[in-house]
Amino acid sequence: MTQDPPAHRAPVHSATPARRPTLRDVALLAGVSTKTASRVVNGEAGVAAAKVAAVQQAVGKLGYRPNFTASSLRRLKGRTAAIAAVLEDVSNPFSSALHRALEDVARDRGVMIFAGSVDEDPERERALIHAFIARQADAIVVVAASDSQRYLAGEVNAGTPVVFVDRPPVGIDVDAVLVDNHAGAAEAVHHLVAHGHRAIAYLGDLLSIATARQRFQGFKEALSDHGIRPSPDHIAHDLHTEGDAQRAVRRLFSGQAPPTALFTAQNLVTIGAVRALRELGRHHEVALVGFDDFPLADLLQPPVTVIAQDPSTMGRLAASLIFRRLDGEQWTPTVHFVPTRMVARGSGEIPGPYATA
Amino acid sequence: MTQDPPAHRAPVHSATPARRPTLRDVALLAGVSTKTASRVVNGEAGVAAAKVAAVQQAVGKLGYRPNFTASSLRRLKGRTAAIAAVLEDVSNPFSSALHRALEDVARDRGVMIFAGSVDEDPERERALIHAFIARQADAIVVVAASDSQRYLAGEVNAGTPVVFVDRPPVGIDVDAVLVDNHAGAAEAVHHLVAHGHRAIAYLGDLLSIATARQRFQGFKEALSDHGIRPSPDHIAHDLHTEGDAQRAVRRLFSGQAPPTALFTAQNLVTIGAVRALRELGRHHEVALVGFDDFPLADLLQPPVTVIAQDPSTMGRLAASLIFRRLDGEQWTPTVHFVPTRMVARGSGEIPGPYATA
DNA sequence: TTTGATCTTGACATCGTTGTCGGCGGACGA
DNA sequence: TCGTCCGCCGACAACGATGTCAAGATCAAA
Repeated sequence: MTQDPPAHRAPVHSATPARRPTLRDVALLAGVSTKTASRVVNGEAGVAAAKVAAVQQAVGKLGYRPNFTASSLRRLKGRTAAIAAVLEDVSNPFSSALHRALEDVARDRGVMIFAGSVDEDPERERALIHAFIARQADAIVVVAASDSQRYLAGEVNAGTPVVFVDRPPVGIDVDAVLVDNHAGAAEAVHHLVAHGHRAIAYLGDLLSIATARQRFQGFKEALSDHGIRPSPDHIAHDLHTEGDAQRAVRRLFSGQAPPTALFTAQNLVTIGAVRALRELGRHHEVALVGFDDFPLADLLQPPVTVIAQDPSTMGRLAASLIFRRLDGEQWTPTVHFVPTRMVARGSGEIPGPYATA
Repeated sequence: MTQDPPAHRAPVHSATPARRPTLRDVALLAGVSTKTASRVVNGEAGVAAAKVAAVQQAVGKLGYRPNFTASSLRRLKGRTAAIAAVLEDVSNPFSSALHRALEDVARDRGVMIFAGSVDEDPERERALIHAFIARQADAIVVVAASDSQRYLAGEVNAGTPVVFVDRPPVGIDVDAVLVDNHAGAAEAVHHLVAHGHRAIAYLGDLLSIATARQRFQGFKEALSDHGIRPSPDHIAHDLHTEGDAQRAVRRLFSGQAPPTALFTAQNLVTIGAVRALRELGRHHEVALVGFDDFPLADLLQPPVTVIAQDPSTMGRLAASLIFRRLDGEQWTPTVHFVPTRMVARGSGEIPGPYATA
C-alpha cells in the first residue's frame, strides 16, 4: 500500500471502509506514545490520569480493538490462546458433544477453539492439523483417522500439547483419552447371550478405524467366552453410513439362518439397523444393542439399548490434560480410559431362543 | 531470551522441548538470508537450485512450519484466513449443521472456522465476538442472542463482512440469511386446521428470541385467518429445554379443555412435547407439528411432522456471501430468505374433531 | 573487452504490539 | 541548595515473517 487513504475521514459510515485503527492511531489521536497507549489499553499502572482519559477517549472514538494476534507474537512466545480440535465431523453428535466440552473448559481461560472435520480422510487429517499448526494453535485435540501420526512428532517435541481422543495415537507418544471398546463390546455380547441369544450378528464401521477393530475384537472374544463361533455370514464390516447399515441388515435377513440379535458397533450403523428392522417389521423380535448412545434412542420403539460413551467427560478430560500441560506440568504420556456404561432400554432385552425365563 | 538453549541438540526426543524453529533458524542452518529462506518456503522463483535444496533440507531437518499468524501480519493487511461462527450451541443439530456447511465452503479456500457457543446469553455473544475480532477473524457469522448488535457497527464499517443467520440483525445494516418463520408457522397451523383441529396449543422458546416471536406471530395470525381465537391457556412461552416443554404439556393436559393439537415452535420443545404425550399415552390422539426438523423424527411413533429448516443451505449461502464480500464485491446489505418445507410424517395428520373425512 | 541486461541475493523497513531501559521532572530529605 | 529517589513517559528493539530495493554476479551482445 503506497498511497495512504486520505487520513482519518469520518470514523463512522465512510464510503470506503477505513482500515482498522491501530494502537498507533490511538496514540496519535491521544497525543501520547504507542507504548503509553498500550499501557492504558492493558490497564497497566503508572500512567497519569489525564493521559489515561485521553487514550480511553481515543479508543472509544476510533473504535479501537487490540490485535490479539500481533500482541501474542510478542507476548508469550506467540501463544494464541486457541486450541485446535480435529474431529470426525463437527456436525455429528459425538464430535459436537466433544467440541462443546472442550469449549466449556476452554471458555474459562479465554481460550478459543478451532474445529475441523476430517471425515475419516487421512489426507484431510494431515492438512487440517498442518493448517492449525500454521495458525499457532497452542494445543491439538485429535480424533485420528490416519493409520500413523508420526508426522506430529515434531510438534510434540516442540512442546505443543497433543491429546488423542477416542482413538489411540500411532507412531507418537502422547496422552490419550480412550474408551475401552473391547470391554464395551464384550458387555453388549454378554448381555445378549444372557437374554438367550447365540446367533448374534456384528455390524461395524470401516475396519481402518481402530475403535471399530477393537469393538470387533471384543465381540469375537466375548462370543468365544460362551463357546460360540460367529457365522461369517453374520459379520459385516466397513459400514459407514446409515444406508450401508440398512442394506447390510436387509441382506442378513434375506439369507438363511438369520441372526436373532444384532450388535451394531457405531452410531449411524445402529440407526440404519433400526430402520431396516422396522422396514422388515422385525423390530420387536430381533434384539439390538448399539455401541454409542444417540439422542432419542429412548423414544424409539422399542427403545434402543446401547453401550454409552461419554463424549462430554472425554472432552473435559482431554481439555484438562491440555491445560495442565500448557501450565507447565509434566508427566510421561498416559492413556486414560473413560468407562462405557450400558443403558438397557428394551431393544437389547428382547429374549432369544435360549432364554431361560 | 538472553541465554540461548544449547544450539540445536538432537532435533527429536530432546528432554527440554526446543522452541519451534523459525525461519531464522532455517536460514542460519542453510547458510542463507531469512529472505531467501522465505522465498524457498513460499515457492517463489528466482532462487539458485543449490540454495533451494539447502533450505529445503534445513526445513526438513528442523521440522520447520511457517508461522501463518506472523506472516499474515505483513501479507495482506492481516487477513488470517479464518472466519468466526457465533452459534447458539455447537453441539445442537441446527448449529452444528450450520457450522459444517460453513466449513465445507471455507475448506475449498483454505479458510478455517472459529466456532463458539452463545447459549442465548447476550453477554456471551458480545464476549465471543470481541474475542474473535481480537483474533482478527476475516469475517463473522452470527446467530444473534442479544437484542441489539449495534456494537458491531465499528467492525462492519471497518470492512469486516458480517452475516446474520437465522435471526435478523438489530441496530446494524448487514446481510442476513433468514427463514420465513411467520409463513412456516402459519403453514403448520393451516395444516392442523385442515386436519380438523381448532384447539391448537402453542409451545415456544424464549420470547427474547426474534424467531420465536415471529413464529408466534405466524401462529396467531393463521389461527385468526380461520376465525379462531386461541385460548390463553393454550399458549406457553419461554420454554427453552426439553424439560420445560415436557412440564408445559403436562400442565396443558391437566387443565380442562385441553387442546387437540400442538404446534411446537422449536426443536427441543418438540421433543419435550413428544416425551410428554408419550408419557400421557396420548401420542396417537393429539396432533403435533414442530418447527425445525431433527434427526430420527421419522422413526418416532407416530413419526413427527415438521416445518423443516435447511441449516445446510443457510450455512452455504452465508458462507458464499462472506466470500463474495471478502473478494471485494460490494452491494447494499440484503436479507435472503431460505424457504421452509413442511414434512408430513404422521403426527401432524392425526385427525381432529372437525375432520371432514 | 565493455556494456547493458538479467538473475540472485541480502539488508532493511514494516505489519501491530509489547518488553527494556534510560531520561526527565518533581518531591523529599539532608 | 543539592542529591536521590520515584513516578511517568517514550525511543528502541523485538516477535516471525515478507515487501522493497539496490548491490553484486552472471551472461549475452556488441
